Amino acid sequence: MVLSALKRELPGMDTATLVDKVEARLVELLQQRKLKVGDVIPKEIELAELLGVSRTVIREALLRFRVMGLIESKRKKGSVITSPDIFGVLGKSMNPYILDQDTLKELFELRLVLEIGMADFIFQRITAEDILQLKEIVSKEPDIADAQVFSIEHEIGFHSKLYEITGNQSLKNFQRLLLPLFDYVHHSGLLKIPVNSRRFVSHKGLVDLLENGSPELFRNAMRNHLENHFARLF
Amino acid sequence: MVLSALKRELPGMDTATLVDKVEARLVELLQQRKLKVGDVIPKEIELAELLGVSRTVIREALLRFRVMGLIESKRKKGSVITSPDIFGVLGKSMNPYILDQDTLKELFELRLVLEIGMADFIFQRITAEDILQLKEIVSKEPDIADAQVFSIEHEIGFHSKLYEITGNQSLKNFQRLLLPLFDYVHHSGLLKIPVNSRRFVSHKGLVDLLENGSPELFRNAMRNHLENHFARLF
DNA sequence: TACGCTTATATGTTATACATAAGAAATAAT
DNA sequence: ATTATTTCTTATGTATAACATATAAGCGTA
Repeated sequence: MVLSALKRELPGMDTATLVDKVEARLVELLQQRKLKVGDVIPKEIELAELLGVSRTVIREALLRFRVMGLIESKRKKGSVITSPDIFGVLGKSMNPYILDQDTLKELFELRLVLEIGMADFIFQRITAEDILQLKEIVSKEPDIADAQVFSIEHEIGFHSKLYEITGNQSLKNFQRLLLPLFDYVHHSGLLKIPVNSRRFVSHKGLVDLLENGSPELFRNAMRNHLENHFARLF
Repeated sequence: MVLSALKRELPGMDTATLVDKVEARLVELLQQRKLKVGDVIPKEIELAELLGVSRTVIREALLRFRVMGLIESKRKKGSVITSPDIFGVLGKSMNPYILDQDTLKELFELRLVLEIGMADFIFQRITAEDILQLKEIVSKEPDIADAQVFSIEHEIGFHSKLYEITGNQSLKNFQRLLLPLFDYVHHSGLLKIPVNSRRFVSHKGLVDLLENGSPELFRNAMRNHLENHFARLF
Protein backbone atom coordinates (compact mmCIF):
# COMPACT_ATOMS: atom_id res chain seq x y z
CA MET A 1 0.00 0.00 0.00
CA VAL A 2 1.35 3.35 -0.95
CA LEU A 3 -0.06 5.07 2.09
CA SER A 4 1.99 3.00 4.47
CA ALA A 5 5.00 3.56 2.23
CA LEU A 6 4.65 7.28 2.64
CA LYS A 7 4.41 6.82 6.37
CA ARG A 8 7.64 4.88 6.46
CA GLU A 9 9.32 7.67 4.55
CA LEU A 10 8.62 10.12 7.32
CA PRO A 11 9.23 8.23 10.53
CA GLY A 12 8.86 9.47 14.05
CA MET A 13 5.75 10.93 15.54
CA ASP A 14 4.42 13.19 12.87
CA THR A 15 1.03 14.77 13.30
CA ALA A 16 1.04 15.78 9.67
CA THR A 17 -1.81 14.46 7.60
CA LEU A 18 -1.36 12.88 4.21
CA VAL A 19 -2.56 16.01 2.51
CA ASP A 20 0.12 17.97 4.35
CA LYS A 21 2.81 15.74 2.95
CA VAL A 22 1.36 15.78 -0.53
CA GLU A 23 1.15 19.55 -0.38
CA ALA A 24 4.83 19.76 0.49
CA ARG A 25 5.76 17.32 -2.25
CA LEU A 26 3.74 19.25 -4.79
CA VAL A 27 5.59 22.44 -3.90
CA GLU A 28 8.88 20.62 -4.47
CA LEU A 29 7.60 19.19 -7.71
CA LEU A 30 6.49 22.51 -9.15
CA GLN A 31 9.72 24.11 -8.02
CA GLN A 32 11.76 21.30 -9.57
CA ARG A 33 10.06 21.66 -12.91
CA LYS A 34 10.63 25.39 -12.66
CA LEU A 35 7.03 26.15 -13.45
CA LYS A 36 6.42 29.85 -13.84
CA VAL A 37 3.34 32.00 -13.68
CA GLY A 38 0.98 31.04 -16.49
CA ASP A 39 2.20 27.47 -16.81
CA VAL A 40 -0.35 24.70 -16.39
CA ILE A 41 0.36 22.03 -13.82
CA PRO A 42 -0.26 18.32 -14.48
CA LYS A 43 -3.83 17.22 -14.21
CA GLU A 44 -5.20 15.81 -11.00
CA ILE A 45 -5.22 12.20 -12.11
CA GLU A 46 -1.63 12.33 -13.27
CA LEU A 47 -0.52 13.86 -9.98
CA ALA A 48 -2.50 11.23 -8.11
CA GLU A 49 -0.75 8.43 -9.99
CA LEU A 50 2.63 10.15 -9.71
CA LEU A 51 2.44 10.52 -5.94
CA GLY A 52 0.53 7.32 -5.42
CA VAL A 53 -2.43 8.83 -3.61
CA SER A 54 -6.08 9.25 -4.42
CA ARG A 55 -7.40 12.11 -6.47
CA THR A 56 -9.25 13.25 -3.36
CA VAL A 57 -6.01 14.05 -1.57
CA ILE A 58 -4.57 15.77 -4.61
CA ARG A 59 -7.68 17.89 -4.89
CA GLU A 60 -7.46 18.95 -1.26
CA ALA A 61 -3.84 19.93 -1.67
CA LEU A 62 -4.58 21.86 -4.87
CA LEU A 63 -7.52 23.51 -3.17
CA ARG A 64 -5.16 24.89 -0.57
CA PHE A 65 -3.07 26.41 -3.33
CA ARG A 66 -6.21 27.84 -4.87
CA VAL A 67 -7.31 29.44 -1.61
CA MET A 68 -3.86 30.94 -1.27
CA GLY A 69 -4.10 32.34 -4.74
CA LEU A 70 -1.19 30.33 -6.06
CA ILE A 71 -3.15 28.56 -8.78
CA GLU A 72 -6.38 28.99 -10.67
CA SER A 73 -8.39 26.02 -11.88
CA LYS A 74 -10.41 26.03 -15.06
CA ARG A 75 -12.54 23.26 -16.41
CA LYS A 76 -10.98 21.33 -19.21
CA LYS A 77 -7.91 23.55 -19.23
CA GLY A 78 -6.48 22.44 -15.93
CA SER A 79 -4.82 24.45 -13.20
CA VAL A 80 -2.45 27.28 -14.03
CA ILE A 81 0.03 28.99 -11.74
CA THR A 82 -0.93 32.56 -10.96
CA SER A 83 0.90 35.53 -9.50
CA PRO A 84 -0.32 35.61 -5.93
CA ASP A 85 -2.09 38.78 -4.92
CA ILE A 86 -0.86 38.76 -1.36
CA PHE A 87 -3.66 40.76 0.13
CA GLY A 88 -6.28 39.38 -2.16
CA VAL A 89 -5.96 36.17 -0.22
CA LEU A 90 -6.93 38.02 2.92
CA GLY A 91 -10.12 39.35 1.40
CA LYS A 92 -12.21 36.30 2.10
CA SER A 93 -11.26 35.96 5.72
CA MET A 94 -11.85 39.66 6.28
CA ASN A 95 -15.57 39.18 6.75
CA PRO A 96 -16.45 41.36 9.74
CA TYR A 97 -18.94 38.82 10.94
CA ILE A 98 -16.33 36.11 11.04
CA LEU A 99 -13.56 38.09 12.70
CA ASP A 100 -13.74 38.37 16.44
CA GLN A 101 -13.95 41.76 18.03
CA ASP A 102 -10.39 41.87 19.30
CA THR A 103 -9.03 41.29 15.83
CA LEU A 104 -11.33 43.91 14.39
CA LYS A 105 -10.08 46.41 16.89
CA GLU A 106 -6.50 45.53 16.07
CA LEU A 107 -7.09 46.03 12.36
CA PHE A 108 -8.68 49.35 13.13
CA GLU A 109 -5.49 50.27 14.99
CA LEU A 110 -3.46 49.09 12.04
CA ARG A 111 -5.19 51.62 9.85
CA LEU A 112 -4.13 54.45 12.09
CA VAL A 113 -0.57 53.17 12.06
CA LEU A 114 -0.53 53.11 8.27
CA GLU A 115 -1.95 56.57 7.72
CA ILE A 116 0.47 58.21 10.10
CA GLY A 117 3.44 56.22 8.89
CA MET A 118 3.07 56.73 5.18
CA ALA A 119 3.82 60.44 5.20
CA ASP A 120 7.27 60.13 3.67
CA PHE A 121 6.05 58.12 0.72
CA ILE A 122 3.28 60.59 0.07
CA PHE A 123 5.72 63.48 0.00
CA GLN A 124 8.15 61.55 -2.14
CA ARG A 125 5.61 60.76 -4.84
CA ILE A 126 2.89 63.39 -4.74
CA THR A 127 2.29 65.40 -7.92
CA ALA A 128 0.72 68.78 -8.61
CA GLU A 129 -2.18 66.92 -10.13
CA ASP A 130 -2.69 65.01 -6.89
CA ILE A 131 -2.85 68.24 -4.92
CA LEU A 132 -5.49 69.59 -7.28
CA GLN A 133 -7.58 66.46 -6.88
CA LEU A 134 -7.30 66.60 -3.11
CA LYS A 135 -8.46 70.23 -3.15
CA GLU A 136 -11.35 69.19 -5.32
CA ILE A 137 -12.36 66.53 -2.83
CA VAL A 138 -12.08 68.92 0.10
CA SER A 139 -14.14 71.59 -1.63
CA LYS A 140 -17.03 69.20 -2.03
CA GLU A 141 -17.13 68.30 1.63
CA PRO A 142 -20.16 69.38 3.60
CA ASP A 143 -19.57 72.16 6.06
CA ILE A 144 -18.60 70.67 9.38
CA ALA A 145 -20.65 73.19 11.33
CA ASP A 146 -23.76 72.06 9.47
CA ALA A 147 -23.19 68.36 9.32
CA GLN A 148 -24.13 66.84 12.63
CA VAL A 149 -23.32 63.41 11.40
CA PHE A 150 -19.86 62.31 10.62
CA SER A 151 -19.62 62.07 6.86
CA ILE A 152 -18.04 58.71 6.35
CA GLU A 153 -18.06 58.87 2.56
CA HIS A 154 -15.94 61.97 2.29
CA GLU A 155 -13.65 60.67 4.94
CA ILE A 156 -13.07 57.54 2.89
CA GLY A 157 -12.69 59.45 -0.36
CA PHE A 158 -10.05 61.72 1.03
CA HIS A 159 -8.00 59.09 2.80
CA SER A 160 -8.20 56.66 -0.10
CA LYS A 161 -6.63 59.29 -2.30
CA LEU A 162 -3.72 59.53 0.13
CA TYR A 163 -3.12 55.78 -0.11
CA GLU A 164 -3.19 56.10 -3.86
CA ILE A 165 -0.54 58.80 -3.81
CA THR A 166 1.90 56.54 -2.02
CA GLY A 167 2.15 54.56 -5.25
CA ASN A 168 2.38 51.39 -3.20
CA GLN A 169 -0.08 48.93 -4.71
CA SER A 170 0.19 46.48 -1.81
CA LEU A 171 -0.62 49.28 0.60
CA LYS A 172 -3.62 50.27 -1.51
CA ASN A 173 -4.86 46.70 -1.69
CA PHE A 174 -4.50 46.42 2.03
CA GLN A 175 -6.53 49.55 2.58
CA ARG A 176 -9.24 48.36 0.23
CA LEU A 177 -9.52 45.27 2.36
CA LEU A 178 -9.76 47.22 5.57
CA LEU A 179 -12.43 49.62 4.32
CA PRO A 180 -15.49 47.40 4.83
CA LEU A 181 -14.27 46.60 8.30
CA PHE A 182 -14.23 50.23 9.34
CA ASP A 183 -17.75 50.71 8.24
CA TYR A 184 -18.67 47.79 10.44
CA VAL A 185 -16.59 48.98 13.38
CA HIS A 186 -18.18 52.39 13.23
CA HIS A 187 -21.67 50.98 13.43
CA SER A 188 -21.08 48.21 15.91
CA GLY A 189 -20.74 49.27 19.51
CA LEU A 190 -17.21 47.95 19.43
CA LEU A 191 -15.61 51.25 20.29
CA LYS A 192 -17.04 52.62 23.48
CA ILE A 193 -16.80 56.36 22.99
CA PRO A 194 -19.06 57.70 20.24
CA VAL A 195 -17.69 59.57 17.27
CA ASN A 196 -16.95 63.15 18.10
CA SER A 197 -18.09 65.42 15.33
CA ARG A 198 -15.58 68.01 16.45
CA ARG A 199 -12.71 67.88 14.01
CA PHE A 200 -9.17 68.75 14.97
CA VAL A 201 -6.88 69.25 12.01
CA SER A 202 -9.17 69.34 8.98
CA HIS A 203 -8.70 67.75 5.59
CA LYS A 204 -7.98 71.19 4.26
CA GLY A 205 -5.27 71.61 6.86
CA LEU A 206 -3.70 68.35 5.73
CA VAL A 207 -3.70 69.44 2.10
CA ASP A 208 -2.05 72.72 3.02
CA LEU A 209 0.73 70.79 4.67
CA LEU A 210 1.14 68.54 1.66
CA GLU A 211 1.66 71.69 -0.40
CA ASN A 212 3.89 73.67 1.91
CA GLY A 213 4.82 71.47 4.85
CA SER A 214 7.09 68.52 5.51
CA PRO A 215 6.64 64.82 6.30
CA GLU A 216 7.25 65.61 9.97
CA LEU A 217 4.55 68.24 10.10
CA PHE A 218 2.17 66.09 8.12
CA ARG A 219 2.62 63.09 10.41
CA ASN A 220 1.81 65.13 13.48
CA ALA A 221 -1.14 66.76 11.76
CA MET A 222 -2.48 63.39 10.68
CA ARG A 223 -2.13 62.12 14.22
CA ASN A 224 -4.16 65.09 15.35
CA HIS A 225 -6.68 64.59 12.58
CA LEU A 226 -7.21 61.01 13.75
CA GLU A 227 -7.50 62.07 17.39
CA ASN A 228 -11.14 61.07 17.51
CA HIS A 229 -10.27 57.52 16.58
CA PHE A 230 -7.44 57.33 19.06
CA ALA A 231 -9.71 58.67 21.76
CA ARG A 232 -12.16 55.89 21.06
CA LEU A 233 -9.43 53.30 21.40
CA PHE A 234 -7.54 54.44 24.45
CA MET B 1 -32.49 17.68 -7.43
CA VAL B 2 -31.12 20.09 -4.93
CA LEU B 3 -28.33 21.21 -7.21
CA SER B 4 -30.70 22.54 -9.80
CA ALA B 5 -32.75 24.12 -7.04
CA LEU B 6 -29.74 26.06 -5.89
CA LYS B 7 -29.15 27.18 -9.42
CA ARG B 8 -32.64 28.49 -9.74
CA GLU B 9 -32.16 30.44 -6.55
CA LEU B 10 -29.34 32.38 -8.10
CA PRO B 11 -30.42 33.11 -11.63
CA GLY B 12 -28.51 34.97 -14.26
CA MET B 13 -25.03 34.15 -15.37
CA ASP B 14 -23.14 33.34 -12.23
CA THR B 15 -19.67 31.98 -12.51
CA ALA B 16 -19.76 30.93 -8.88
CA THR B 17 -19.20 27.27 -8.24
CA LEU B 18 -21.31 25.22 -5.89
CA VAL B 19 -18.64 25.29 -3.24
CA ASP B 20 -18.66 29.09 -3.44
CA LYS B 21 -22.35 29.17 -2.66
CA VAL B 22 -22.05 26.61 0.09
CA GLU B 23 -19.21 28.59 1.58
CA ALA B 24 -21.36 31.70 1.67
CA ARG B 25 -24.28 29.81 3.15
CA LEU B 26 -22.07 28.30 5.80
CA VAL B 27 -20.91 31.74 6.81
CA GLU B 28 -24.52 32.81 7.16
CA LEU B 29 -25.31 29.69 9.11
CA LEU B 30 -22.51 30.06 11.62
CA GLN B 31 -23.38 33.71 11.94
CA GLN B 32 -27.05 32.92 12.54
CA ARG B 33 -26.26 30.46 15.27
CA LYS B 34 -23.96 33.04 16.81
CA LEU B 35 -21.15 30.55 17.10
CA LYS B 36 -18.18 31.94 18.97
CA VAL B 37 -14.55 31.01 19.11
CA GLY B 38 -14.18 27.59 20.67
CA ASP B 39 -17.61 26.35 19.65
CA VAL B 40 -17.79 23.22 17.57
CA ILE B 41 -19.63 23.43 14.27
CA PRO B 42 -22.02 20.70 13.10
CA LYS B 43 -20.39 17.66 11.63
CA GLU B 44 -19.83 17.35 7.94
CA ILE B 45 -22.63 14.89 7.31
CA GLU B 46 -25.17 17.04 9.10
CA LEU B 47 -24.14 20.08 7.13
CA ALA B 48 -24.32 18.08 3.93
CA GLU B 49 -27.88 16.99 4.69
CA LEU B 50 -28.83 20.45 5.88
CA LEU B 51 -27.65 22.17 2.72
CA GLY B 52 -28.54 19.29 0.45
CA VAL B 53 -25.11 18.79 -1.06
CA SER B 54 -22.56 16.04 -0.89
CA ARG B 55 -20.11 15.75 1.94
CA THR B 56 -17.32 16.43 -0.52
CA VAL B 57 -18.58 19.92 -1.20
CA ILE B 58 -18.96 20.59 2.49
CA ARG B 59 -15.44 19.38 3.06
CA GLU B 60 -14.07 21.70 0.38
CA ALA B 61 -15.87 24.66 1.87
CA LEU B 62 -14.65 23.78 5.35
CA LEU B 63 -11.17 23.31 3.99
CA ARG B 64 -11.22 26.90 2.82
CA PHE B 65 -12.08 27.99 6.33
CA ARG B 66 -9.30 25.81 7.64
CA VAL B 67 -6.73 27.30 5.28
CA MET B 68 -7.90 30.74 6.32
CA GLY B 69 -7.42 29.79 9.92
CA LEU B 70 -11.08 30.17 10.80
CA ILE B 71 -11.59 26.63 12.02
CA GLU B 72 -9.52 23.70 13.19
CA SER B 73 -10.55 20.13 12.51
CA LYS B 74 -9.87 17.29 14.89
CA ARG B 75 -10.74 13.68 14.44
CA LYS B 76 -13.76 12.56 16.37
CA LYS B 77 -14.13 15.96 18.01
CA GLY B 78 -15.23 17.80 14.89
CA SER B 79 -14.33 21.29 13.74
CA VAL B 80 -14.06 24.14 16.21
CA ILE B 81 -14.05 27.82 15.44
CA THR B 82 -10.71 29.42 16.11
CA SER B 83 -9.61 33.01 16.45
CA PRO B 84 -8.47 33.68 12.92
CA ASP B 85 -4.83 34.51 12.51
CA ILE B 86 -5.41 36.87 9.63
CA PHE B 87 -1.83 37.10 8.59
CA GLY B 88 -1.08 33.48 9.20
CA VAL B 89 -2.85 32.82 5.93
CA LEU B 90 -0.34 34.97 4.16
CA GLY B 91 2.60 33.01 5.45
CA LYS B 92 2.45 30.27 2.89
CA SER B 93 2.21 32.56 -0.10
CA MET B 94 4.95 34.81 1.24
CA ASN B 95 7.67 32.68 -0.27
CA PRO B 96 10.25 35.19 -1.58
CA TYR B 97 10.89 33.00 -4.57
CA ILE B 98 7.25 33.16 -5.55
CA LEU B 99 6.72 36.88 -5.08
CA ASP B 100 7.83 39.20 -7.81
CA GLN B 101 10.36 41.91 -7.12
CA ASP B 102 7.99 44.84 -7.23
CA THR B 103 5.83 43.31 -4.55
CA LEU B 104 8.87 42.58 -2.42
CA LYS B 105 9.93 46.19 -2.62
CA GLU B 106 6.46 47.35 -1.69
CA LEU B 107 6.38 45.10 1.34
CA PHE B 108 9.73 46.50 2.35
CA GLU B 109 8.20 49.96 2.17
CA LEU B 110 5.27 48.76 4.21
CA ARG B 111 7.59 47.87 7.03
CA LEU B 112 8.91 51.41 7.21
CA VAL B 113 5.37 52.76 7.27
CA LEU B 114 4.47 50.50 10.17
CA GLU B 115 7.45 51.28 12.33
CA ILE B 116 7.04 55.02 12.00
CA GLY B 117 3.28 54.94 12.42
CA MET B 118 3.06 52.80 15.52
CA ALA B 119 4.62 55.33 17.88
CA ASP B 120 1.39 56.27 19.63
CA PHE B 121 0.54 52.69 20.46
CA ILE B 122 4.00 52.06 21.82
CA PHE B 123 3.73 55.05 24.13
CA GLN B 124 0.23 54.11 25.18
CA ARG B 125 1.17 50.61 26.25
CA ILE B 126 4.84 50.54 27.14
CA THR B 127 5.75 49.45 30.66
CA ALA B 128 8.77 50.02 32.86
CA GLU B 129 9.66 46.38 32.29
CA ASP B 130 9.68 46.96 28.53
CA ILE B 131 12.09 49.83 28.91
CA LEU B 132 14.41 47.66 30.94
CA GLN B 133 14.34 44.94 28.32
CA LEU B 134 15.05 47.41 25.56
CA LYS B 135 18.03 48.75 27.48
CA GLU B 136 19.22 45.19 27.93
CA ILE B 137 19.03 44.60 24.20
CA VAL B 138 20.83 47.82 23.40
CA SER B 139 23.60 47.11 25.91
CA LYS B 140 24.41 43.87 24.15
CA GLU B 141 24.78 45.47 20.76
CA PRO B 142 28.22 45.51 19.21
CA ASP B 143 29.88 48.87 19.11
CA ILE B 144 29.02 50.61 15.88
CA ALA B 145 32.52 51.97 15.44
CA ASP B 146 33.88 48.44 15.54
CA ALA B 147 31.27 46.60 13.56
CA GLN B 148 31.88 47.15 9.91
CA VAL B 149 28.99 44.96 8.98
CA PHE B 150 25.46 45.88 9.68
CA SER B 151 24.30 43.62 12.47
CA ILE B 152 21.01 42.35 11.20
CA GLU B 153 20.28 40.18 14.22
CA HIS B 154 20.34 42.99 16.72
CA GLU B 155 18.38 45.15 14.39
CA ILE B 156 15.67 42.53 14.25
CA GLY B 157 15.73 41.89 17.98
CA PHE B 158 15.30 45.53 18.83
CA HIS B 159 12.57 46.30 16.34
CA SER B 160 10.67 43.09 17.10
CA LYS B 161 10.48 44.19 20.71
CA LEU B 162 8.88 47.43 19.60
CA TYR B 163 6.19 45.56 17.71
CA GLU B 164 5.60 43.46 20.79
CA ILE B 165 5.11 46.55 22.94
CA THR B 166 2.28 47.77 20.73
CA GLY B 167 0.23 44.88 22.12
CA ASN B 168 -1.32 44.47 18.70
CA GLN B 169 -1.15 40.78 17.85
CA SER B 170 -2.13 41.30 14.23
CA LEU B 171 0.65 43.80 13.84
CA LYS B 172 3.12 41.39 15.41
CA ASN B 173 2.01 38.55 13.17
CA PHE B 174 2.40 40.79 10.17
CA GLN B 175 5.91 41.68 11.14
CA ARG B 176 6.81 38.05 11.68
CA LEU B 177 5.72 37.39 8.14
CA LEU B 178 7.72 40.23 6.71
CA LEU B 179 10.94 39.29 8.50
CA PRO B 180 12.11 36.54 6.13
CA LEU B 181 11.39 38.80 3.20
CA PHE B 182 13.70 41.51 4.49
CA ASP B 183 16.49 39.05 4.83
CA TYR B 184 15.94 38.18 1.20
CA VAL B 185 15.66 41.78 0.09
CA HIS B 186 18.88 42.68 1.84
CA HIS B 187 20.81 39.96 0.07
CA SER B 188 19.25 40.24 -3.35
CA GLY B 189 20.40 43.16 -5.43
CA LEU B 190 16.87 44.48 -5.32
CA LEU B 191 17.76 47.76 -3.63
CA LYS B 192 20.39 49.58 -5.58
CA ILE B 193 22.26 51.51 -2.91
CA PRO B 194 24.18 49.35 -0.47
CA VAL B 195 23.57 49.43 3.25
CA ASN B 196 25.25 52.36 4.91
CA SER B 197 26.82 51.35 8.17
CA ARG B 198 26.62 54.94 9.38
CA ARG B 199 23.78 55.11 11.84
CA PHE B 200 21.72 58.22 12.39
CA VAL B 201 19.55 58.09 15.49
CA SER B 202 20.73 55.03 17.39
CA HIS B 203 18.72 52.40 19.17
CA LYS B 204 19.83 53.95 22.40
CA GLY B 205 18.54 57.30 21.24
CA LEU B 206 15.17 55.71 20.53
CA VAL B 207 14.99 54.17 23.98
CA ASP B 208 15.81 57.50 25.57
CA LEU B 209 12.86 59.01 23.76
CA LEU B 210 10.59 56.20 24.85
CA GLU B 211 11.54 57.04 28.43
CA ASN B 212 11.43 60.80 28.33
CA GLY B 213 10.08 61.88 24.96
CA SER B 214 6.76 61.93 23.16
CA PRO B 215 5.16 60.08 20.26
CA GLU B 216 5.94 63.04 18.01
CA LEU B 217 9.62 63.02 18.87
CA PHE B 218 9.80 59.26 18.61
CA ARG B 219 8.23 59.20 15.15
CA ASN B 220 10.72 61.67 13.81
CA ALA B 221 13.58 59.87 15.47
CA MET B 222 12.46 56.57 14.01
CA ARG B 223 12.21 58.15 10.58
CA ASN B 224 15.77 59.31 11.01
CA HIS B 225 16.86 55.93 12.30
CA LEU B 226 15.47 54.30 9.17
CA GLU B 227 17.10 56.87 6.90
CA ASN B 228 19.40 54.25 5.41
CA HIS B 229 16.46 52.22 4.21
CA PHE B 230 14.68 55.24 2.81
CA ALA B 231 17.84 56.27 1.01
CA ARG B 232 17.98 52.87 -0.63
CA LEU B 233 14.42 53.24 -1.84
CA PHE B 234 14.29 56.79 -3.08
C1' DT C 1 -11.79 34.90 -42.19
C1' DA C 2 -15.39 34.25 -39.38
C1' DC C 3 -19.01 31.82 -37.41
C1' DG C 4 -21.47 27.90 -35.47
C1' DC C 5 -21.48 22.86 -34.35
C1' DT C 6 -19.44 18.73 -32.36
C1' DT C 7 -16.33 16.34 -29.54
C1' DA C 8 -12.91 15.24 -26.31
C1' DT C 9 -11.35 16.27 -21.79
C1' DA C 10 -10.15 18.05 -17.08
C1' DT C 11 -12.32 19.78 -13.35
C1' DG C 12 -16.67 19.77 -10.48
C1' DT C 13 -19.86 16.87 -7.92
C1' DT C 14 -22.03 12.76 -5.98
C1' DA C 15 -22.11 8.39 -3.63
C1' DT C 16 -20.14 4.79 -0.96
C1' DA C 17 -16.97 2.32 1.69
C1' DC C 18 -13.21 1.89 4.65
C1' DA C 19 -9.16 3.76 7.71
C1' DT C 20 -7.81 6.12 11.68
C1' DA C 21 -7.31 8.83 15.69
C1' DA C 22 -9.28 10.22 19.81
C1' DG C 23 -13.07 10.81 23.07
C1' DA C 24 -16.26 7.99 25.87
C1' DA C 25 -17.71 4.17 28.16
C1' DA C 26 -16.98 -0.20 30.15
C1' DT C 27 -13.95 -3.25 32.43
C1' DA C 28 -10.07 -4.74 35.18
C1' DA C 29 -6.54 -3.87 38.70
C1' DT C 30 -4.39 -1.62 42.65
C1' DA D 1 -13.27 4.30 45.27
C1' DT D 2 -9.80 5.46 42.16
C1' DT D 3 -6.74 4.61 38.65
C1' DA D 4 -5.27 1.98 34.69
C1' DT D 5 -6.52 -0.69 30.62
C1' DT D 6 -9.42 -2.21 27.16
C1' DT D 7 -13.11 -1.87 24.07
C1' DC D 8 -16.36 0.72 21.59
C1' DT D 9 -17.97 4.65 19.19
C1' DT D 10 -17.65 8.45 16.29
C1' DA D 11 -16.28 12.29 13.09
C1' DT D 12 -12.77 13.26 10.21
C1' DG D 13 -9.39 11.41 6.76
C1' DT D 14 -8.69 8.71 2.54
C1' DA D 15 -9.84 5.81 -1.48
C1' DT D 16 -12.53 4.57 -5.46
C1' DA D 17 -15.76 4.87 -9.10
C1' DA D 18 -19.11 7.09 -11.61
C1' DC D 19 -21.43 10.93 -13.66
C1' DA D 20 -22.12 16.24 -14.64
C1' DT D 21 -20.55 20.18 -16.81
C1' DA D 22 -18.06 23.73 -18.83
C1' DT D 23 -14.96 24.67 -22.45
C1' DA D 24 -10.80 24.41 -25.35
C1' DA D 25 -10.00 22.63 -29.66
C1' DG D 26 -11.00 20.79 -33.90
C1' DC D 27 -14.07 20.61 -37.92
C1' DG D 28 -16.94 22.11 -41.27
C1' DT D 29 -19.77 25.57 -43.53
C1' DA D 30 -20.79 30.06 -45.34
